[in-house]
Formats: sequence, C-alpha cells, structure tokens
Amino acid sequence: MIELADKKVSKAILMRLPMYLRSLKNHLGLEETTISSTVLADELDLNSIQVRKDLAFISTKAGKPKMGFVIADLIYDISSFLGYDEIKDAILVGAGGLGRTLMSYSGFEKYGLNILMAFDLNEKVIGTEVNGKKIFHLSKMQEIVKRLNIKLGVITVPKQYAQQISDLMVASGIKGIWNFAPTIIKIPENIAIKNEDMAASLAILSNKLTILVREETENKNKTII
Amino acid sequence: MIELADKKVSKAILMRLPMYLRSLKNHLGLEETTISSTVLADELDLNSIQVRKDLAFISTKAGKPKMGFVIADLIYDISSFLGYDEIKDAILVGAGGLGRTLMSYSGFEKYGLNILMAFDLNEKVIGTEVNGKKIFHLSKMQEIVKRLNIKLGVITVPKQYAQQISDLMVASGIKGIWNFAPTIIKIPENIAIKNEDMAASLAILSNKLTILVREETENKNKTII
DNA sequence: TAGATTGTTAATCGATTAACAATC
DNA sequence: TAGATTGTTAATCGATTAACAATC
Repeated sequence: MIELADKKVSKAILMRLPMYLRSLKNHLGLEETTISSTVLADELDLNSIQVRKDLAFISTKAGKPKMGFVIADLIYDISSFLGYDEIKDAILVGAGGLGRTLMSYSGFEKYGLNILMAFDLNEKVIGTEVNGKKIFHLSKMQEIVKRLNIKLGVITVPKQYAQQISDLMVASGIKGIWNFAPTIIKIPENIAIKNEDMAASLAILSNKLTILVREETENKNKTII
Repeated sequence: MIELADKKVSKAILMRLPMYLRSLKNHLGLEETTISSTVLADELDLNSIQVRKDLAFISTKAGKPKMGFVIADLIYDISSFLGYDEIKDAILVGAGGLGRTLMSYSGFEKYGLNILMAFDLNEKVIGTEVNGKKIFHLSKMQEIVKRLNIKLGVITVPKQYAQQISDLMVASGIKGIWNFAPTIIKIPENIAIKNEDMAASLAILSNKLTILVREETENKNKTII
C-alpha cells in the first residue's frame, strides 16, 4: 500500500521556501548548476543546518557531500511542492486602487496564480479592463465562478464589505481566500484563508525601528557621560 | 536605579497585537467598556491563556477577575507599545502601481505611518501628486530625507532596482525600510527591514488550499469505495 | 458567598541549533 | 587520500498550553 506521507508542513518552512526559490533562480541565471547549503544560508540569513533540513523535507533528490544540491532539481521540487507549477485561476473582488494594482501585476503567474477577471459594484469601472482582465458587476460573480469552477478569490474591498464578499465567495464554491481587507473574516472550517496583514507588518517594522533608535540614543549618551 | 526592562518581544506577539487592536476597537465602537480574554480569543481564533499572556506583556493595568480588561486601556497600551501614537514620517520610492496605491491609502496614519512624498525616475509622474503627495525626481531624495530627518523608507520599485534604492536610502540616513520588491536586499546591521513577501503569503495559501482539496477528494473517494 | 476570570508556575510541544558520523 | 559538505540524532531554545491558586 502506498503511504501518502501526508507531511504536515510548518508555516515557518512555507515562508522560507519562496526565499530559496528566488535565490536558486538567481544562481541558475548565473550559469551555476549546484549550490551548497552554506551559500544559500548566508545569502538568506539562515542557519545552514536549517536549510539542509528544509531541503531534505521537500526535495526528491538528496544533496551530495562536497558538491551540494543540483539547483535545477531544487527549483523543480520547491515549485511543485508549493503548487506553483499548476496555475490556479482566481477572481478578484474590489477593483479599486489595490485591486487594480494586483490585476496589473503579472508576476503572480510565476507563483501559480492567475487572476482571470474582477468584480465590482462601481458602474464607472464595470465593463472596463485592467491588464487585459475584464471587470464585471458583482451580481455576475456567483454564476461565473461556479461555471468556471474557480477555487481562489482575492478580496480587495473596503473592510466593511469584506465579510459579505467572503460569504458570497464561499457560497459560490471558492475554497481559498486571499484577503487584503484589514479586518478579520469569519469562514467555515473547510475554507483556506490568508490575511495579508499590513498592520502586522508595520507593527514588526515599527518595533525594530524603535529598538534601533533607542539603542543608538543610549550609545550616544554613554559616550557623552 | 530605573530598570528599563528592555523586554524582547517575539515576532509572534507583534503579529497578534494589531489583531487585538482591531477587535478591541470594534468592541469599543459597540459601546462596550470591558472584555474578557476568552471573548477576544474566540474572536481571533487564539487560546485565551495566550491572550492573557500577551496582554500581561504589553499592558500597564492588570485585568480584573470576573470583569476582564478595560478596552480603552488596552487600546491605549497596545497603540503606544507599537508606536502607533507617534506618527513617523516616511518617503516612498517607486510611484508605479503599487507605490501609488500605498500613497492613496490613508489608513496608514492609524498605524503611525505618514508617507510624506514619493520619488521616481519617470518624467511622466515627476511633478504630479497622488493623494496630495508630491512625486519628486529621485536625485532630490537624499537631500530632502536628510533635511527632514526622515527615518522610514518604502520601496516599491521593480526588483532589479531595489538594492540600489535601499543603499541610497541607508546613505541618506533612513533607519527602517519597508520593502515591497520581491527580492532580498542586503542592509547593514543597524537598519531595520521588513519584507512584504507576497510570494510567501501565496505559498501558505496555496498549501492550505492543496491540503483542503486533497482531503475533500479523499473523502469523496471513501464514500464511493 | 459562589462563580467567573484573572495571572503564574509547570508541562508540553515544536522548531532551531549543535554535534558528528557518513561520503563524495 | 583529505577535506568539504551532506544527513541524522541529540540538545537546546522558545513559544504555546495546561493546571491551579488568587481574587474581584
């Protein structure tokens, strides 16, 4: 019997994998064919043991002592592990500033995300296109999503509408939601959600900055005293 | 002698604090004055013990048995802990789609971030304004940043320019960088950086979605077999 | 008072790092 | 061969959760 080895991945690893991918692609571009865990670790400010553990976790081929890892193999393994190789169609709701920015960004395809079209309520934008992607009236969403069997939805509406839109998406059969509205959305158990939380990012940066500035002030005082 | 209790905050806590803040503001808006750790925990899908630990860590006033925490106090404590109460001026480099979106978003002030102006190389946008914020030629940046003693920089340029812009920012005296370019930037020790890594977010969502869909398929097969 | 809810100490869990033998 | 670099087992570290006494 085949053991599907339903490995549970930690969030920490999932966040590092795209970092590896970037580095690896850089090195491949530089005509290199292999790479050691130390080089990767140094570049990404990680521990080399951690890098080896992570790579062992996702890769199908082991690294070789003295030689390291085959870059192309790693790229392939990480990409498929992350599902970047199978393009997932998505719809976006809220064709305002952020929504339009995401629509015009062509880089998501690299990560397996393809925003097909958008929905909005604003008559001014309905019927127009952004980056070749049509904007429809929100009332059309459910039918289209069902018909095309779309599984991913991006929410870029003002926060007061986020919950409604999310409910509508779920009702339409969407299974994964990428939420950019700065609010918490309630979803059923069997739906995946990722909140893009800029406030949290800012909190972290703000804290780092505060500590830095404080340290510098203290050091200055020391020399004076 | 005063012990400054230089508490080292974990990233995990820093990411939760903005979540608390949101919830608390909601409840305050609902005319409530106190809240228990269980209510907060349920709302945010956290453990109530964890909530109490977090709150104990940042708050100046203890909660009271049976009554819970005073919402207004918590809001004040979290805000000041995160530095949201002291507005930090920032500049932005790269007035393209994403840059302009960030410039037009007025919500950052709530988090203590005020984007004063932007810089770019594109003659078409130089001299124009977005949301009342002027766009200058990049060559003006260093002087302005120094003169106004600005400590925060936002990078929204294409990835191939990100490193140069970062170097320029550091040379101008900027201490904290919020990087939206999908690339790794090398910075000196004494500079704070936060990478807004959409690829990592997508990786996490993509993985959740894959697991979900796989489970559903397996369950369906079970019933058939 | 009785019960809800706090804060703290101890236990658990998971992730990171260290040590080291295996090997190309 | 000698040395660099791997993968693995064990140790450490930190964060989360459990247990429970304190108290409003």
